[in-house]
Amino acid sequence: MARRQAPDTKQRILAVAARLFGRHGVRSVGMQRLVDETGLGKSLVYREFSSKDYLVAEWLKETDAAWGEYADAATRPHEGDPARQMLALVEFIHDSVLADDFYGCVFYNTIAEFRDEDHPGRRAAVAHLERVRALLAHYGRDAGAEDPEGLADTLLLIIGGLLVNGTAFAGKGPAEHAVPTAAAIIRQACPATAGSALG
Amino acid sequence: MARRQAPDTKQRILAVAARLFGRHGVRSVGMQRLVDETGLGKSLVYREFSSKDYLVAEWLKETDAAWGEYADAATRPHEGDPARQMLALVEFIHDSVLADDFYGCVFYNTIAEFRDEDHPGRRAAVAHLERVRALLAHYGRDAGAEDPEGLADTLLLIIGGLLVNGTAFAGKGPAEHAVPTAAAIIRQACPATAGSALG
DNA sequence: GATGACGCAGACCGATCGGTCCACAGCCCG
DNA sequence: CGGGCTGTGGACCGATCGGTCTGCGTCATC
Repeated sequence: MARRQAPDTKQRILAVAARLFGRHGVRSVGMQRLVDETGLGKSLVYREFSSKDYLVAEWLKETDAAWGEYADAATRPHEGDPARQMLALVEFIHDSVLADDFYGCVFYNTIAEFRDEDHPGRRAAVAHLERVRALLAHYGRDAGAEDPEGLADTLLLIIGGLLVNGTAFAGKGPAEHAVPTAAAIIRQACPATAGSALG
Repeated sequence: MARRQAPDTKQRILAVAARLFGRHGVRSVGMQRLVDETGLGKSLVYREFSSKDYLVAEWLKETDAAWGEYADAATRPHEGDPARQMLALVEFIHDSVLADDFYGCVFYNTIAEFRDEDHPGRRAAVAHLERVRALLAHYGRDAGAEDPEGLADTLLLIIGGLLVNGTAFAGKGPAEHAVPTAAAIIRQACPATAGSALG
């Protein structure tokens, strides 16, 4: 062994962390189990990440980055129609809720698991939510909403409800109403959505 | 000591559990700490509750019962106006989010902490959500909604979003839009709400 | 007052927690 | 080819986990 350092070590650890933390939650996965599933040694994990808390934070930051790319891909087809792009975000989240590897939103889950405001993981989770809010407000502004911030907040309400009820009810029930409800809200908030294909 | 059994033992334990689990989450509170704060011995706690998991479940069942009473009190003033009663439920939840001892909805939080479908605590939490859904659907039916189940699901969407974003954003932002949004949804779903005082 | 039964506080259990450290394996350089 | 150096897996650490069990203190009874 000891090949000279493997450059993808950090990514490997993050991939295992994503799978285990996402499926079982952070607190119920011990570092020993995580280390075992990477096939690496503990010392290596602790050299890449100073503590479990910071591993959680980096996992969430990476997930946030990946989310940004998916969100980009989901909204790109509707370039130039910001009202439709907002709805595309909700649709994209709805799709992820229906995926069979969905075990709850990692950001909301982490906030539920770590109550200390200063926890690095919780901070990263809150930062993600603020990013989503800013993105929605941006689209809302472009769509000519009278109150883009308020529209973003209202859509975040829907999105949060979609994610947490999606877990509790296994995708049935409340989750099914998220997209239509969001469409109605967007339609009502943006005076000039006549040209938008909001369904 | 050993007075001959104190009859309020169970309630005392549940009160401590409610405070600690509600504030810090279940997994981060050890039984030792809980026992210490009751002032009782461990054996007594384990005689009243067979395990931590079942203590969690009973705590949630009791919280569900208390919630039912609060909900009753919140809706009673609007007896005979079911549309307004639905909104009163949302208002009541919104108020609880703003309370300074709000640290997130214990039901959604517990679902986030325990992923195993068979966990007694998770079961109790899901049962509570289903109860809320049924209550909303009941009011929706009385209010003459065309699709009371769908209306209940949509309102649960709002309520879930209100609760989880209330935690993440400390009551600011999304939470502020829950009541108006719910009012609009109720108004639109119930054809004959002309007589209701939905604000 | 002595005695038996009961109820309970807390010592104790093995397992596991997050985190540290050591001993060895493989590489590079002389 | 040998000696140091580096990177690493896994043994190990004290603390704490959920849960058990025992020894003592306090009653009711005679």
